This record gives sequence, structure tokens and C-alpha cells, in this order.
Amino acid sequence: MNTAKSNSKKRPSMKDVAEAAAVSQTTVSLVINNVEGAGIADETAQRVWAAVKNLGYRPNAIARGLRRAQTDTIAFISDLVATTPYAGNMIQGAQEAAWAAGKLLLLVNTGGDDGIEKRAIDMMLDRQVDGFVYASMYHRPVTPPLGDVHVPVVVLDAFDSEGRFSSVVPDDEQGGFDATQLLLDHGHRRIAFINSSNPIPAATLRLAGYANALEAREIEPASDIILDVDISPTGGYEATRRLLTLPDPPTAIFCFNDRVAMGAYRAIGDARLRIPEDISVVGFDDQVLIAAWLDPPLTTIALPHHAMGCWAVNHLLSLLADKAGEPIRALEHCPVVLRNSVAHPPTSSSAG
Amino acid sequence: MNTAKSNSKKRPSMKDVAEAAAVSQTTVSLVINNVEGAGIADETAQRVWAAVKNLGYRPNAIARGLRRAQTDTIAFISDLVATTPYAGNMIQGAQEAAWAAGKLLLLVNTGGDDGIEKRAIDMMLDRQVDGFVYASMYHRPVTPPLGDVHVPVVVLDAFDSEGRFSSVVPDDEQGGFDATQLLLDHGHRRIAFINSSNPIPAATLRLAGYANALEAREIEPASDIILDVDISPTGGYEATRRLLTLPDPPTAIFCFNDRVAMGAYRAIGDARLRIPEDISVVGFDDQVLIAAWLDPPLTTIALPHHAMGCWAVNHLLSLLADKAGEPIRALEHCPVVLRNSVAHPPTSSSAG
DNA sequence: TTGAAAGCGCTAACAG
DNA sequence: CTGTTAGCGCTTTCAA
Repeated sequence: MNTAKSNSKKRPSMKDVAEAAAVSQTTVSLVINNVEGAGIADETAQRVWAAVKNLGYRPNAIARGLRRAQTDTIAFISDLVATTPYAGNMIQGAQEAAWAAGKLLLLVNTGGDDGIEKRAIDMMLDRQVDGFVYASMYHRPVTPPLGDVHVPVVVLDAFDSEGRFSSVVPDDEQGGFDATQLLLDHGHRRIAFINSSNPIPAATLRLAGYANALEAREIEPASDIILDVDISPTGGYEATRRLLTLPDPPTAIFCFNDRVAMGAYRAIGDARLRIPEDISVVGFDDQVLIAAWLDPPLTTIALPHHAMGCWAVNHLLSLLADKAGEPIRALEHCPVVLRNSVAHPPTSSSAG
Repeated sequence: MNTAKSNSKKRPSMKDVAEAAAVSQTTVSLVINNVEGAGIADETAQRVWAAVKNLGYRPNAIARGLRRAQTDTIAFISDLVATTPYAGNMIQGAQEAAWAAGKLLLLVNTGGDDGIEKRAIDMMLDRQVDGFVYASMYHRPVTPPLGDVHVPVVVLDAFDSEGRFSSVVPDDEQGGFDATQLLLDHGHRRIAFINSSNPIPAATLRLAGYANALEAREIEPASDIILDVDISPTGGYEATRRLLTLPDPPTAIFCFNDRVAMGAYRAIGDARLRIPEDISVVGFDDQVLIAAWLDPPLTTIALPHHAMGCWAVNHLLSLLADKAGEPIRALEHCPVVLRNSVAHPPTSSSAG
């Protein structure tokens, strides 16, 4: 009668286990938490575990959290991040890292509203979260209102403008460098860069990477083929048209991102030029939905959202373990995603 | 010296407030929770609130949760959902509805792994969540292992194959109907449907909607222009090529989704036909990144992810309020998103 | 109108 | 090796 089936009553407590195993509640706690120096007799431990299994006992995390003032919960607070196609990957990365450490993510999207943000932080603090991941929608400076919080904070896909917290962002400069170098390695010399007209870090850094790669090959960046545009297919389209009408048009175009590249593709198509035979194109962001299905598939630089999400949580975990020293600013590598939009320039004598 | 500045000590407890206000802890609780019949003198309440403000007191949600066995936390558990571009919208919708009710979302992505899923459920139960939202990546039957859970469950973008839980899915049939009707209204009579070869609910339902719309106009669905393909641009491309070589090719194509439509666009371009002048196209899903930037922008049917997320949480909330009766299956409307890929068929005498 | 006291389920000294 | 005893911060009878 007293089978496991009929116990839809309530969760057994530690006390119930203690009774069932004929030991004290303390002993149960000791056994369950595998406490080091507390030499429990093997036989006793066995009995306890048997009772645990038998009753289907699981510790009440809330009670434990109250007692230990620690909840194995990480606050993940973001502005609009969850609405972008990337958001998922960051959350996913963070969630996986948390999971691996036996923690769960408490999520709030603030929609960029400061009021909501403040309230959200309070609510998470009320819930005794172990720490905060403060995520941004894109690489930029932020000032999380987390100054007087007593738990660790790490900033994700952004950096703390006041340098109080550790952070991780994509290595945009390396990405810009690698994109350009890829083109260089294919024999291109006249490589255009369609950049964002918005002076966000990604724009500045990708440009720096582009210029560095060129200069490493002793090519002077040419201002007539470095264009600033609205980040959109339209921007890319117009810039590319301009580029193509130049007396000495580029043989390759590095686009600020895949959406810009989308516009570039269209302009190139309009001009009855082929990619990559007549002109090569490299994007940035690896928006799979775009990049992989453009014709030809677009070679691009991926944003390491998943990796950054992991890094953020793992760093938080390490801060939890031992409150380390100075905040650090991590750069996550942006991998090249090779597809089919890059080839040798038409005039270059290709060996293959 | 004893300013608010230097109190990086610890959070004040209710006891501290009680002392500061010279009342009992009970009174503080009564005041703070605004307990109905507990006639506290106005003056006393005032004193308490003053102390609260003064100390910056906030109740400890964990302690309260322990006591009330209720945590104002909702478990959001999903398979791969957070990695799709849609995921964000569902989570966002759910999170907003939760926020509006003063609840927070505890998030786990199981990656579709049953083991992780089971453990995740346990962990959330350990944390005394008030209920579960079980989210799927796409409209399909699921069997959440939540049978013996004592809190309410609602299934999101899927339905419980055993009919135990309420659920919400997109109204795919209505979407298929509206897409087809839109084409019909523009004067098309021969409308192809490139469907998914995978017999998922979305495929069956969209087809039903398509057929119903046709039949409502007394048009017999023609099997030569209802094609089943792999859901990909390639699938769409090949199907469209086939369609275009038909002796009596369709004047419009309704595509299972935007990615298929992407392939259709390419095939139509290859055939040197123009959209929408020569042939109209309608997609499904409204993957903004694709649909809005195709040339011409694609008219499509949107999936109501945000709305479904909201619905799921709101329904859960209502379940929490009063354990209602039978599980219900909600259908969320799929709105038509008008862009520029639909026009009158070339042969029809267009008035405009 | 207010307060004392019990206890939610757990951990952690401290005894034995 | 194991048990007793205090709470963690809160809600909630029950009394005053």
C-alpha cells in the first residue's frame, strides 16, 4: 500500500529520510553533502542513501539557499539581447557553462529600460543570486548599475566603461585582420572596406585590423575604397555601386557585416559581375541565415557568441571561487568561416 | 559616520527594520505584505515604511520562498529553442509576461537531451518553481516528463501528445489559408504550394489551409503544383525550377517557409522572370533577416512567437491562481506580413 | 492594534 | 563516528 506510487502527497524532507534511516537529520545532511572530515560509517551512509533512494528524496534548494546564503543561481541580465538572432547563442553558452557547474540561470531582459534594469537587479538580489552576467546586444561600453552589489559581476559582449568589472568581447581587430589577410593571401592588393558609419568599437577595431593587415604587406590603405555606410543591405548596395564605378575598382570587398555584404552581392549582380571570379567578398558576423544561403555562400568572420557566453559564466565561477584581483578584459577569437565568396583576383595569375 | 555610504556590511533583515521602527518583526511583515484584516495603525505603518526606506530594506525572497513554499519563479525549459532565431522572441514574450506578474524566469536549455531534461526538471523542482513552461523549437507533439509534477505546466510551440497539459501553437492552418487567400485576392488561380516533405504538423496544417482557401473559391487543388521538398533554399530552388517548366506553370507560389522562398527567388531569377510582375511568391515564418532583405522584400506569414510566449506564461499564471479544469489547446494567430512579392498575375487585367 | 512563538528545510558549530 | 542545538529570514497562528 505504501508504494512509491501513491506518494503524491509532498516532497519528503531530510527529517523523513533521517527517520527512515534511523539516524539524525545531521547525519543525513553530512552524508548527502559528502562532507569531508566527518567520518560517517560506511554502513550508516549506505542506510542513508538507501532511504534517500527509497523515498525519492531531493534536498530543498530554497532551504539550503537560505541557510548557506548562496543559491547556485546566476543572474543573466541583458538589454535587448534575447531578441537578436545572436542572443540565443550567448544565452546558450552561458547556460551550458552554468549547467556544467550545477548552476541555473535566472533571466531578465530589460529591453534597455533603466528602470526595469534597476528593478530586475533588485529582484535578483532578493533571490540571493550568486553573481551577475550583464549582457549587451553588441560590443560597446556599458555602465551596469551594479556598483554596490556584493556579488561578482561580469560583462558580456560589452565592457564596463568604468573598468570595475571583468568583461569579454569579440576580438574585432583580429577579425578584421584575418578577413583582410585572407584576401591578401588570395593575391588581392586593392581591397575595399565598407565600414559602419557609426563609430562603435566594432567599426574602429575592424578598421584597425584591416589597416594592420594591409600595412603588414606594405600596402597603404587607400581612402577612396574605405567607405562608411549605414549598416544595411542598402548601405552595402550603394557603397558597392560607387566602388564599382571607380576608375580603379577594388578586386575584393571586406564588408562590415553580412547584411552589408548582402547589399554588395546585389550591386555586384546588377553590374553583371560574378562572385568570386570577378570580385571577392568577405563579410562579418556569420549570420548563418544570410551568409550560408547567399549565392555563392559568403565567406565571413564569425562572432564567438557561444564562447563569450561560456567565458562570462566561467569567469564568474572563478570569481566566486576566489575573489581574484583586478578586473580583466578578455577578447574572444573571431574565427574565419570559409565559404565560396573568395578567389584570386581576375588579373592575378592564379597558380591552381 | 553611520551613513548609508558605509553600509556595505550586509542586507538588513526584517528584524533590523523592526528594531529601527520600534515594533515587532511581525508588525513589519504585516505592514510590508499589506495584510488585509490586520488593522495596523496608520501611524505604525508609517514608521515601518520609514525604517524600510531608511535602511534600504528588501525582503529576502529565499526566506519568504521557504516559508511560503512558493518562489515567484517560473521554470522555462526548452529543447534547442534558444539557438534558433525565433527562440529569443518566445523567451522574450514569456519573460515579459512573467515580469508583469512580478515573476522571474529560470532558464534551461536541454539541447534535446532527455537526461539533461530530467535533471533540469529536478533542479527546478528543487528550487520550488511555481510552474513550468515547456518550450519546443517548432510546432510538434511532445511528451514532457512532467507527469508527476505537482505544479502547473504549459507547453509552448508544441502540444502534449498525451493531452495532459495546456498548450499554445501557431495557427498554421489559418496562416496557410490567409497566404493562399491573399494570392487569390490578387487574381491568381493557379497557385503552387511548395510544402515540407517532412510530415510535421506545420506541413499538414498549412496544406489544409491552402486547400481550404482554394476550395472556398471553388478551385480544385492541383497535385502537379503541390510539391514536397526538403525545407531549404535548395529544395525551394529545385521545386521552383520544376514548376516553371510545367506546360501550365503557376502564376504564384506559396512556400512552406522563407528559406524555401529564398530558393524559389533564385530559380525565378535564373529563369529571367521578375517577382512579382511575372510571378508572385509568399513565404512563411517571417525570418526578418531573410524576408525583409530579399529582392523584392518577401510577403510572408509571421509566426507569433512573442505572443505564444506571453500566452504560455499568462496561462500558467491563471492556472496558478485557480487550478482550472481541462487542458486547453490554444492557437495563436499568424499575421500576414505584406511586402513586395505579390502582385496580380501577368495575364489578369489589373485595374491599377 | 500589536507581539510572542513556532516552524518552513536545511547547515554548521559543538558536544559527546 | 553521531546527535543536539541553533539559527538563516520570513509568515502565520494565537494571545494579549
